[in-house]
Amino acid sequence: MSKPLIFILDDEPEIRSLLSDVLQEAGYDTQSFGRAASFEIALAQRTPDVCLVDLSLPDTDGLTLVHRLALEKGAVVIIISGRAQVQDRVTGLELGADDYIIKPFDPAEVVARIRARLRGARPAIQSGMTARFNGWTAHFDRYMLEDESGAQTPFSHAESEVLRLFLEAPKRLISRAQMQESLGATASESFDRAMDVRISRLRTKLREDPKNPQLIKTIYGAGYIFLGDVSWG
Amino acid sequence: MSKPLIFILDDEPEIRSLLSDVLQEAGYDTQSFGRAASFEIALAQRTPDVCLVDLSLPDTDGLTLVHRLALEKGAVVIIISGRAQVQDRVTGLELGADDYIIKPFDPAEVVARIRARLRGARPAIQSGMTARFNGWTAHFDRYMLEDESGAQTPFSHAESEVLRLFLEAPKRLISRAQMQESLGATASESFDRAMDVRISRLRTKLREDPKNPQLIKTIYGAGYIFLGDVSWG
DNA sequence: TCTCAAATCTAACGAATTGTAACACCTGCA
DNA sequence: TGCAGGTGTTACAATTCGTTAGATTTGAGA
Repeated sequence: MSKPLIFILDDEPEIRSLLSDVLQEAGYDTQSFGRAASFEIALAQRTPDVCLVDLSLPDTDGLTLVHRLALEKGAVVIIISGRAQVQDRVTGLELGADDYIIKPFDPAEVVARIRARLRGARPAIQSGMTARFNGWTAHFDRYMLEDESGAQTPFSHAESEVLRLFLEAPKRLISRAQMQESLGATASESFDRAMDVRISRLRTKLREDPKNPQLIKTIYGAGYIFLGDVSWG
Repeated sequence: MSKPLIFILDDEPEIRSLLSDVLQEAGYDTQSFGRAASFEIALAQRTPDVCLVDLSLPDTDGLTLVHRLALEKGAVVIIISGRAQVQDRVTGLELGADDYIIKPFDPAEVVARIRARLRGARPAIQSGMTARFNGWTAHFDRYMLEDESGAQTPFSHAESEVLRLFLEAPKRLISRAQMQESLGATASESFDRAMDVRISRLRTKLREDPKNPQLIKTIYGAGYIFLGDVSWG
């Protein structure tokens, strides 16, 4: 469970294997399905980080599937479809898809779009290199964490990457896959552990109670949520 | 909260006014710029939620601009470009753009894609989401259950799912099927048992008398009913 | 009422996930 | 060269949560 997992649902075998090859090349784990039935069975067991879905399926209405996926699972959903009409794209996106790619597609673009999605659309943050949250002030330009009392603690670059990710998306679930993507992960097999360690070190500097962290919450099997009230500037 | 703010940067006046009209129609505030210089000045003052950027600008290298925007501001960046080569799209996305739309574009699709991007920014946890019932206070933002006396008991994510389900539908029968549906719908054969266990653990934390539960009632053969007097806030 | 099968409860186990201390390997610098 | 701090890796501890299995409860029918 270290690389982001991508489910591919398409009835054309050539497309499946093409996508599968390209994505594995790009450092993702993939699992392919030819029909919605088997796709859903697999979904019940694991939640992928991204779903690539073809709409023209023999055994289900693709749009309904996309809607459910986006709503219930929270996975990133990308539609890959031969239907090129603007109306198709609009309804697909309205129903919850995060992107819509038209066949024939270029594999490189698919990879690029997946990366962009995993990186995550960040909410707009104020310009400036400092953020305030729950009594702390993080100075990213100086790599300094400031106490309510003004006491300073330095933090390293690796720690700043994690902290920035949290502060840019407070109160949102951040999956490990997203972190890996955002932190320029080298897709190393054991990067999961490295991330744990980064977070652990960050927690120490934020003086979190190990038994009961207030700011960085772990969601078992899903990721982390940063619970601070953040303001940039 | 006011309307999301969108900055439009394009050197063609017709495109600017077209986008501007459509987006205002769709409920956004917009601000248009014909050249990068004025765009950057405005950026220094306000941070938009979304930037629509044309890459073929007279006075700046668009890609550099996008890179800076994405990196420093964290705004959602959507490139609108006449350059249709796959390579252009890939590098644009790699540099931090969140989407890449090719000219000529359909206004409806632009709106749909903006919506899709902004949708992802919703918080997973509302700040201060708490519910009171029968002397207890459930803090879903902190995963904490609070006693009348103020004593705190943490609860896990899995437990929070069940508890939230109950608190959102108090005094109503909740069938096991409904639960399964709401709790990730892993139609696993033995998921029934897993749910029992979750409820059992929840009961323990709520200090229910096993012989005579006051809050979570089992309806043999039908489901459960939560009997608390719930008030959210 | 009594009996029994189905439904439910829960203690205990174990697989998967996460936390973190300790170590190793860098890099930059005096 | 030696030192200091940063960072990934390893190894092991702790936690979460589904599963199992046996006990207990329920309600329909005898």
